[in-house]
Amino acid sequence: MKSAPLVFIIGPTASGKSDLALALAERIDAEIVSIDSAQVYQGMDIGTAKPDANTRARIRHHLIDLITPLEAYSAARFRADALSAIDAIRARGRVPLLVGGTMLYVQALLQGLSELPVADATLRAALEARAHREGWPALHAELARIDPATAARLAPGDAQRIQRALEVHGLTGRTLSDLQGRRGEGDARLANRLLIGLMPADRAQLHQRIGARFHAMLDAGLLDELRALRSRYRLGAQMASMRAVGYRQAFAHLEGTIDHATLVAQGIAATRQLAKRQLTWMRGMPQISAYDPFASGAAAQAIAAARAFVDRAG
RNA sequence: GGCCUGGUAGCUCAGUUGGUAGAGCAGAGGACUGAAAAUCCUUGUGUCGGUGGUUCAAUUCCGCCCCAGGCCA
Repeated sequence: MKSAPLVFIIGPTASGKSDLALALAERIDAEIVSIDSAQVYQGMDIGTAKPDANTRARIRHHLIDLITPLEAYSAARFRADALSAIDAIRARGRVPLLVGGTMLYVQALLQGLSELPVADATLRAALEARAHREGWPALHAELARIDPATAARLAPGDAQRIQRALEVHGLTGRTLSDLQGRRGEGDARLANRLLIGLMPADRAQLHQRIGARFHAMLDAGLLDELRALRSRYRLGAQMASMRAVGYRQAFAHLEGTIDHATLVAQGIAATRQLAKRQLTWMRGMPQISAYDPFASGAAAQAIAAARAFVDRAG
């Protein structure tokens, strides 16, 4: 018994995921589920290249504008939200089309997550304070006593993961390596899937697009958008929303930390580095159907493959 | 035209009391389980502007030339 089909389009930033997704969505009667950790923020439209109102009126989109920039989202929440969006789309007789570049979320969906406690702001703040006094290597040393296996795979400077491992232990009394031992499974609802990956062969061309797009975002009013957000919310540089590529640099510029030229240079560089990390994830993913978005005819091929896949399954 | 200061890794620069050189950034590769557009790890051979000279040896000292700034004419 084969489950209903669903299609993924994943790729690095600026690789043309959205255009391909829209073209495909109209041909297979799909609704789009965004796999994007930044598009979940309300009001952060320009810098996240969020689909505009027209586009969203044409094709229904999910998992966009879920929270304010003061809040935090998570891979686990994404997994739950995505699964329920998939159910809802299927109930309408449509095909779920999952599109985005947050590869941890893709991973969380396809491979599942272990049973772990949710983040605890109080405990995190306490660990943060300790790290401020003693340094992360000291907390890494402590982790080595509690959970040698996890400490061994983490670098002494990997603040975020050391903090998480200590948090999990503090919350449950059990080690992260113990709890992670058994990973959840990919959901049966996702079994019949096509994973389209946009992987540019020519990095220079991707870099060129990234640079052009960042300039276009500034021209479109990225700084004004952030000014408005800052007057509406008490935003801090340490918040997850303000660590997003582009917003982080724009925030620093509005704070007066960096000049405009530096904002441009660092914003573009950060975007390129993001794309690189996304590609690293993708290289390690099994069963990915790779297309070079800059090769002529690639989009048409991908669409044809997706249509054939959906027809066969349906 | 004269004087001064520079010309070293893609960029910004450090350095070698003469034994062919190193940081930051960028770039590249990798890791990745409730912050992930995050967090972290690894990775630096480049006619040391050109050309003559001194020297066992010159990127380093000397001469000339070229280039970029600045000052004076």
